[in-house]
Amino acid sequence: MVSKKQEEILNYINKTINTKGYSPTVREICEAVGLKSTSTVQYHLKKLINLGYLNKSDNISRSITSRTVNTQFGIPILGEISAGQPLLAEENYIGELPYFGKKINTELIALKINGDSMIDAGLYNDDLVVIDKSIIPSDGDIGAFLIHNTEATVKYVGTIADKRYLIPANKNYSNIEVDENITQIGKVVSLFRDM
Amino acid sequence: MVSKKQEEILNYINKTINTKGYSPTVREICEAVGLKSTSTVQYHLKKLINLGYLNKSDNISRSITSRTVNTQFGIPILGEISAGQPLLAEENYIGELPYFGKKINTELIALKINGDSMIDAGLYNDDLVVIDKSIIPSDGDIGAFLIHNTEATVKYVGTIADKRYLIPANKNYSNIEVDENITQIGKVVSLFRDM
DNA sequence: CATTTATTAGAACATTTGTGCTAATATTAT
DNA sequence: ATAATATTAGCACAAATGTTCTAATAAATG
Repeated sequence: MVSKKQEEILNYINKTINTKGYSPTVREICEAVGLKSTSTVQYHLKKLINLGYLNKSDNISRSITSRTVNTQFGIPILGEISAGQPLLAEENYIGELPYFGKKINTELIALKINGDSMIDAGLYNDDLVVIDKSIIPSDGDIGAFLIHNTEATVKYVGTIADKRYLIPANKNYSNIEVDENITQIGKVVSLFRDM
Repeated sequence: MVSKKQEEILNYINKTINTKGYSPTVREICEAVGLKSTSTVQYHLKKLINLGYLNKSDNISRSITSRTVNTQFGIPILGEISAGQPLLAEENYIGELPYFGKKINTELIALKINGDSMIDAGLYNDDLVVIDKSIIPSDGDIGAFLIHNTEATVKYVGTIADKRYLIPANKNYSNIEVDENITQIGKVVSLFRDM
């Protein structure tokens, strides 16, 4: 799908944005990847944009932005989940976690840990956990779940006697059997704590 | 030091970089902040650059980068501290933590937690803690210290009977009295964990 | 082999954009 | 008030830059 030349162009754009802080011009790309015509670069740029790797504003210099380089973006932080609302509805949204990484192929949301049910796993009250919705948590992973479509919770996932459970990391809490009231959100991939 | 107009310009630049992903042109700034001459903007830009708020490449369009907007930069991750070497020497450097925030007035380094001496504070083995060298940890804070100039450690700071101690968050470890062998690095300001 | 499709080049054009210079007008300090 | 400093405007120029059109060449396909 992406030709050798296009990959080269992509890499050069990413490198430039990373090191200089702004995107290269068509002519700079031209020279960097060994092409002799700006229109050839335009040709490749158009392709890369269509494939979703790049963005660009018309007639605006150095306006290429990359979705494959580590870039800043905000992960929506969800607070109280409102019943019936889709997860990312306004009602649930309490802020944005400034994040830094690749954008393509990830569906990230953040939840603020509420309570101490996972304290023995080092997840503290008010910690922010980042959840990748595109990863299904396996046994032993920490996953995020929606209970009765109204309450989000973060727990270990495990199988006991052929049944799946949400397992807290705190002896004061009990395992929760996974049934039709529990919807899976995704896997907890990282943790952020401000002190 | 920074005039009203300059602050307005700074904010507009930051906003533009954040929302569009690239910096505005002199003329765009001109219009946005209600000035009628591009040279006036140049005048203010020069000041903001001299004050360290902005960077810019000569004769290159949209090349303004901001040091006051949340931007990407790498925090050096220090591993084993080599005796005698300055903290940030090559020898100690094991990588970079991609970070996202304001650059001005911060001196950040990252340490990888080694061991479980702070486990009851939720700092786990292999967690990365970010340390702000410009903040002196107070009692109750978690600070980073250098012991005998060769080993970095992260502990609570506390005063017991008028003496200062480094206090682990794990009953299997003992307090360490602060003496001339212990150098202060800074305050632990945030924590990252990848799962 | 004939026919698409992908890639490249060249050149010309219209804007966009940074810069420099001069002068006018506020604002502040002496 | 007078002088120094800060801020603004206007204009013109040169360079940087995105775009478009046509045509040539290479690669892939049936």
